[in-house]
Amino acid sequence: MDEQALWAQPQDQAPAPREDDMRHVMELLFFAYRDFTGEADAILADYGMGRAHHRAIYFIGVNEGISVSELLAILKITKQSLNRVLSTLIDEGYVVQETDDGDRRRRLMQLTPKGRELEHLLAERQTARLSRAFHDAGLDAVEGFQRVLLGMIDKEARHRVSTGPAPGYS
Amino acid sequence: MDEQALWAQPQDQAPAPREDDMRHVMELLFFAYRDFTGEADAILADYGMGRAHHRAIYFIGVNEGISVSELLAILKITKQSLNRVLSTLIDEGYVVQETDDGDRRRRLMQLTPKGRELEHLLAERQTARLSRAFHDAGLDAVEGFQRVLLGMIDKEARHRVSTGPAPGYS
DNA sequence: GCATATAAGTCAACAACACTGACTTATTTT
DNA sequence: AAAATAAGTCAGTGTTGTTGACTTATATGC
Repeated sequence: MDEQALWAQPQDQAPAPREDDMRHVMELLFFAYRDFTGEADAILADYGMGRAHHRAIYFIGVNEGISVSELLAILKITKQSLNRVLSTLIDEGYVVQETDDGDRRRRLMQLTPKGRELEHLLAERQTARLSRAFHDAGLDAVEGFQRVLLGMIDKEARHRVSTGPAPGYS
Repeated sequence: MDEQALWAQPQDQAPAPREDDMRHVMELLFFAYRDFTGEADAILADYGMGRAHHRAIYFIGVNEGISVSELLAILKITKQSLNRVLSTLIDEGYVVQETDDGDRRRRLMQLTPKGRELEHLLAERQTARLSRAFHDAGLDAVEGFQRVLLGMIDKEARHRVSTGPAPGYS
């Protein structure tokens, strides 16, 4: 981690992030995130769904058997907002709920094959975009990319990120 | 740029990005972007504004004298959506319009001192979050972060990013 | 100069997605 | 038996996006 040392070194022309650099990064973030989500949004529109449906599908897919309140905690939205989305996903057969045997108040959720199919379709496009960006930027850049993203997340929320930072890359 | 060579090298256990790694990155993106915007959103709520107002203020601030249609091209939203936001910004004295002398159809926009003040307040918080993340991740990570973000942006839209990738860092 | 194109603004209607607050129904815990 | 929790529901609201049509002013091409 000698990058930290470099950063902290109070030397001549120290690389303290200047205001304009920060603005530049904010723009990159805005455009990158918009284009990243835009592709999936376009597909979802064909299904009469939106980004909220995607998020629900995604997090149910990564956390098989997740309960409603756990999903609420991840998404940080209200019960009402989630319910609207969840109802249509269940009605149209993308998600199934099953009463938890241990605690019969809880409804554990899973993707149906149909749901998994849609999740894959969406992930495919976004993965393609990421792969391209990773390839162009280089392996080192990808590691840095993930480190910065993690640092941007509220400390209390970092544990919510599923797997660790790709230990299998080497 | 030998990272590219590394990435492309078809060696044993080639670091081709696996599906789970990609999902991990998508989660990082989701949480990072949400927390990044959340801070500004909270401030904006006190002013009775939303993220759309912030974006308008931001891009008018970075592009002094921008015209309405140029702003529309950057934001990629409809005239109607922008106008709602723009009207309140003008009515409440955050933005001023001035007829272009060269082409009197165009309205060139600027932030008022009040607008610049709000822009700074918002940028301050987000800059603080980024600085923290940059510090924790290290200088090299920051460079990679920016390279990946740029690669994620639609090719046709990359020229819209204001300044180049921080040439003054060294 | 007149037709056409462009820049900006406006109206009406609509949809997605978030919010609040209150309230019900099961079920579990104390 | 009382209190807490998990889930679901209802009614109302606000922001931000959409479409399509239309007006006004100005510029440009022929």
